Parts: sequence; structure tokens; C-alpha cells
Amino acid sequence: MTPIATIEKLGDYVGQQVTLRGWIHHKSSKGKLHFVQMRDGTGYVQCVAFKADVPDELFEALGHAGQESSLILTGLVKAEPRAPGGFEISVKGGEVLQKVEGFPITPKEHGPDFLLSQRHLWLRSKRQWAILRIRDAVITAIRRFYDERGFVCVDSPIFTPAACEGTSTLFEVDYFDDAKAYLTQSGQLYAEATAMAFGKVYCFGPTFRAEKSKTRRHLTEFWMLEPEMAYANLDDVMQHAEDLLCYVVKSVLERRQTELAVLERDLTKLQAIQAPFPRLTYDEAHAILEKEAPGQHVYGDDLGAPDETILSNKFDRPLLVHRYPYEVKAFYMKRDPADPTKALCVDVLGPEGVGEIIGGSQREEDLDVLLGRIREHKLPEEAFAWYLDLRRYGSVPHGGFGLGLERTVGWICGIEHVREASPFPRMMYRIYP
RNA sequence: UCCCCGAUAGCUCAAUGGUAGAGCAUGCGGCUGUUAACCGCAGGGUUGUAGGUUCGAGCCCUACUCGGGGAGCCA
Repeated sequence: MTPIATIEKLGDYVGQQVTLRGWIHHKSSKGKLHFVQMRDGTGYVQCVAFKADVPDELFEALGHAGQESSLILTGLVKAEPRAPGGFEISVKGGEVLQKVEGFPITPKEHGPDFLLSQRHLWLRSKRQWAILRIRDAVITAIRRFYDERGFVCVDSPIFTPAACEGTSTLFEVDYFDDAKAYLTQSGQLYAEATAMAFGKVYCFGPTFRAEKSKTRRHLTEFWMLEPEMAYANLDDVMQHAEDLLCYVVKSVLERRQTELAVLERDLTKLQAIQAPFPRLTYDEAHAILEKEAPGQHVYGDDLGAPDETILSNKFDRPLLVHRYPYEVKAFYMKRDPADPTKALCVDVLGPEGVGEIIGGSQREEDLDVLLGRIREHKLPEEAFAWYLDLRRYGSVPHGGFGLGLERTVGWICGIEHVREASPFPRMMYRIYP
């Protein structure tokens, strides 16, 4: 009985006969032999079928089977330096389950509009396979990181009754008896509640923003990791972000070498991701911008995308910019006692011009100050009654951040657009398939 | 919401205001070491939509639709 093998484990079967079950990724025929690049989801391998070695039926069927035909092949595993991947299958038998003609995504180049409309099929291509396997490794690394550190995963709801920060970027949905609900744009406020119950927590799930943004950094639905820690100050939050990113990158380097090679990722760029990360205050960042691009950044304003690009390009690892002007930041951020014009917040800008991948802060823990901020920002006070309770019953210093998963994966993969870092990306003008 | 760019074969693109083309993909045939193979043959078009200018529009003009890149906002 031939064992059923997967392509990623072929190294365990050299010299043995195995059965592989998968699809034709690419085929090149040369008279009396077929070269079949087979994929099975775990990897890609070349299978060589000589006319003399296989049943006539199979040889004929392979000759007429196009890209993405499903098939089962049995053959001998050989170490083969001539083959990509180092292994090759000498086919002895098998069958074509379904012969396919005209798979739309050919090995030649395609445009983004076409590929996105074929996303359900595009996922089968090598590059997408590599990216989404790296996404998986990032998710696994994140969960392992938190588990090892005693954090509890306590997820925030997707349906929310009101806005966290304004309503213009919220998706509204009907919620029974003429009521309205909104898709969450951040799990943070709920994570603060669970942090007061469990100490160190994180939530990790989809978030939704109806921002009319058409850029390579934006999706309307994306996954966000949001750790929240009781008794943490801004320094703790920054240290935590640094530890997390180092851990994740290291883990991907260990577990996804094949995939990084498919993407032709420059590994030295990832190997450089080591603590300590550079840190700049907002004031220091502004001073650099004044020198590099005089007049571009107005002191007091938030940093724009071009500003972030200039700053992050100066370093070979993520850059932490902290203590932004208090007035331009969210209502829940704590004022810096050492400089009341600043907030105890931090943005982490990825290297290689990828922009913001993390935004976090120490939270305001004082009931009266927080209430004042809610009023200043003209937010509906009733909606925040439960949130204010957190400052009424055992309030403590605490903080956390949000990490954009697709932006992080995009950075690690070295890809241009976050849409490739999501299995089925949702964008302003695209919700199919 | 604003700025820039684009739309021609299934895909990626070409075509001076004058007969709509190539490569890939597809089908058939050939080839024992291909890596996006190669060679031969074949099929494949309401040039995004509507209007206008012109003897004549894929090409020029107007509007619309769809898409791409960017700004703002954000992760």
C-alpha cells in the first residue's frame, strides 16, 4: 500500500513510492514525457511522466489535462537537483479526476481588477499561496506569543451599539425592531473592560471602517490584534510592541522560508528586526521632518503618510513615534503629566516605507478627566456609561495598542498592497467574490 | 470629498483620423529534461456606455459608468 504524502513532507519519503493528491499547477509536455508541476496546497513539486513508465490511458489523459485539472499520482520520490524544490516524482500511475480547459489565471501577467474579480481562483497561484501561508504563521505566532506570556484571549463584539470615535466611518446594520447596530471599528473599549477582569488580555478579530480610502494601505474589513494590559504605562506598551514584532518576524523566518523565497523577499531586511527599535518623540520627529522636507509638516498636526515615509526610511527596523499632541489624538488617551500638550501614545511605523502598523496608548484612568474628554469630543455620553464604569470601580493605569494584521503581513512579505494579505479583501468599490 | 491615470480578443497590450493586430491562453499535430519551453495549423472582436465633430472615429470633443494610483482619515 503506497502511503499518501503531502508535498511539504516529501523529504521523508526519498527512495519510496508515494501517492499525491492535488492539482496541475503548470504543465510542459515534450513528446514522450510530461512535466507536471503539481500542487496539493502544502507545496509544489515536479512530477515527470514518461510514456514508457505509465499506463497509456494516464499518459493520454495528462496530455489533455489543462492547468488546475485535479489528479492523483503515484510515483517514486527522488532527490533531483534539476527540479525546482529539490525533489521530483517519477510517475508510475494515477488518474486525472477532472480534466480542465481554460483556467482563467494563466502564468502570464494579469491586472489587479481581473485578479481581484477572480480571487477565489487567484488563491491557487504560488504567490498568493506564499502570502497567505505567511499570514497564517503571523497569526499563529501572535497567539503563541500571548499564550506564553499569560494573556487571555477575550474577544470583543462585532456588533456594537454606538461609535467609538465618530460615526462617519461606521457601517450601519439593521438590528431588530427598527434599531441600528454598527460593525465594530475597534475592540479596544471592550478590551479595556476585559483587562480589568483578566489582567492581561487581547482580542483578535475583524474590524470594519467605512473610510473612503483607496490606497494600498486600506481595506474596509481588516483584522486587528488589540492587547490591553492592566497596570501598564506607555513604556510598557512600547516595550510590548517591540517584543511582539521581534517574536513574530523571528517565527516567520523560522517557519516560512519556502514562502519567503517564493516572494523573493530580502531576508536581511527581516533579520534586521531586532530589539531595540528606534524611538522618537513627536517633537524629535518634527525636527527631522523640518530638516528633510522643510515646511511639509505643520507642528501640532498629526503625521501624514508622506511624513511617515520619510521617517521610517531613515531606519532599518520599526520606528516608534511617541507623545503626539494631545489635541489631535483620541479622547481615551492619557495626557502626559510631564508635558500637558502631549498624549501618552505611540505609533509604530514599519520600515521600508510601509507606514503605520501599530497605534497605541496609555489610557486615561481618571473618571472626571475622561468624562470631560467625552464631552469635549461631543460624543454621546449615554453610550459610554458602561465604559465610564471601568473608571468607577477599581480604576488602574492601563494601556494597549491595535496592530493591523494585513499591514503587518504585507510588510513581512514585502508586497505593495494590503489587499494581497487578505484571503478575500473588502475594499471601497469591491465586495465580490 | 478632492487630484492624476486608464478602459481594444479570455488575459496583457499594440494600432499617424483611412482594411482591428501580436504574445499568452484555448483546440489539433510534433518533439525524452521542460522551468512563463519550443515548432506548425486553427478558432476567437458590437474597441466600456450614450451622444457629438468628420467624407471617414479604436484614435478628436462632451457626459456617464467601471477600474487603478494618491491625498485626507486611519491599522
